[in-house]
Amino acid sequence: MIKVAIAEDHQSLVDGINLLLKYEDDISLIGTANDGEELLQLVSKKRPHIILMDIKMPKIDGITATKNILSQYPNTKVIAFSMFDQEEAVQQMVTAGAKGYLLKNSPLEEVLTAIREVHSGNTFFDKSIKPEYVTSSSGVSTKKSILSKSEREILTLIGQGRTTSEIAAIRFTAVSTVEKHRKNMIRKLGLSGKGELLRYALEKKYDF
Amino acid sequence: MIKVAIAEDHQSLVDGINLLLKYEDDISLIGTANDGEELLQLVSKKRPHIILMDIKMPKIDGITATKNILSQYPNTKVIAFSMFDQEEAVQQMVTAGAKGYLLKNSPLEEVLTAIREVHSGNTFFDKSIKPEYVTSSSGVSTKKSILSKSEREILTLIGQGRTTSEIAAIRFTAVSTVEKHRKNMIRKLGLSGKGELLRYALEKKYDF
DNA sequence: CATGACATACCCATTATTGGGTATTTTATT
DNA sequence: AATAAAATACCCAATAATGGGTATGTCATG
Repeated sequence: MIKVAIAEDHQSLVDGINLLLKYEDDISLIGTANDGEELLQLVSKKRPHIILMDIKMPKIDGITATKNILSQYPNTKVIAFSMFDQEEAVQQMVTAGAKGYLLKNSPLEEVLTAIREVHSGNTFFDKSIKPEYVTSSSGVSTKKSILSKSEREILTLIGQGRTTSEIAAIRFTAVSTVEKHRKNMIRKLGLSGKGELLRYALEKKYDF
Repeated sequence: MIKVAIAEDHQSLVDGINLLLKYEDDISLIGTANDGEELLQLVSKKRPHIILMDIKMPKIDGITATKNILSQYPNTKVIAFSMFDQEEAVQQMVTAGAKGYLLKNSPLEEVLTAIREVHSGNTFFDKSIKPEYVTSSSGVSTKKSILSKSEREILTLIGQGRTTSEIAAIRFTAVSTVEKHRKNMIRKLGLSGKGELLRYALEKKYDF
């Protein structure tokens, strides 16, 4: 019997998956959580074999939750369940230790296949996930992003609508430094001007 | 027998609802669509009584689709099914003619209640929808937003990361005009500076 | 038809941001 | 320890945006 837990903030979807799993007799849904915090408690109480993990969740996001859980219970298998197929999202979940990645656009039956595949030691990624996104061979961080740490940090703040001076204040650095990072990013990414950088930041942000 | 159609880009959720409706014998799911265009075709072929309508969908968003459908088939009843409980989203759907509004965070059983209530001529709004959001008494536009038409248009573009000069080009107006509208919005809304205006635009945007 | 709200467009001085540099210090990686 | 990469911070001239005006034509409503 495969013990499964679901972490997903949309209760309607949880209920749908519940209806699906109810009729499978090798799979038992041992609990559900609507946010990351609930999930951590659920896991330590019920020790599921498999966790279906949404990325965007209140309180603790799916990536952080995955890291936490796997550091305590390394045998747990996490399957990401997300609406985003962006490279960053896939990569970060895989780096965090996820063994599979499902998309909400795909048919629900895929959940069954994924649970069984992952439980038997394999991985399972939705067909529309480009294989090159899954670089990190389950655990070790491999691919370095084009952007540096500070640059990514600033990009995130840009995506939140912060101005250069606000960012400088938040990071306790000079305005000129933030400007420098902006300019470097614009060059690195082949963009032209703040408009494109902002749109890039907004796209990349698969808001947790 | 209540004929129901679903428009929702997350197939997994559609499948879940399907599992739920399968066992209700007064309700029959006559078709599903993953985007607004599919939905329009589906409606003209199958003439559902009730449509469960996601707001955020590819090609044609739920608000536009609702308006289109109701102008052709005024007896159709639309129930919004969204992850957003923001005032604007509710208001626009109600103005477009929706008879109910469900949230994806709520239990799936609510879908059954909503379908039956709306089919019998009532309205159905999720408990967490503040009643004051549902001003427009099903059809007539009541509440005037603080912002004018051009201002809302420009705010949307700002939320997409467009710069003032890009917006001027898109709207075929002078840069100074767009600047004027920006300044007026900043004043009207009691904001200070472009950063706050951008964040306001990003918040308001429950991205279709 | 007058009034008010809106959209359009400009003026001005000030500030923010760009795009091009250079330079110094920290932090990895060899 | 040597090198490379990243982060810090500044210079400059040019452009974009702000915050404060004024002005004109349109459109709707009373």
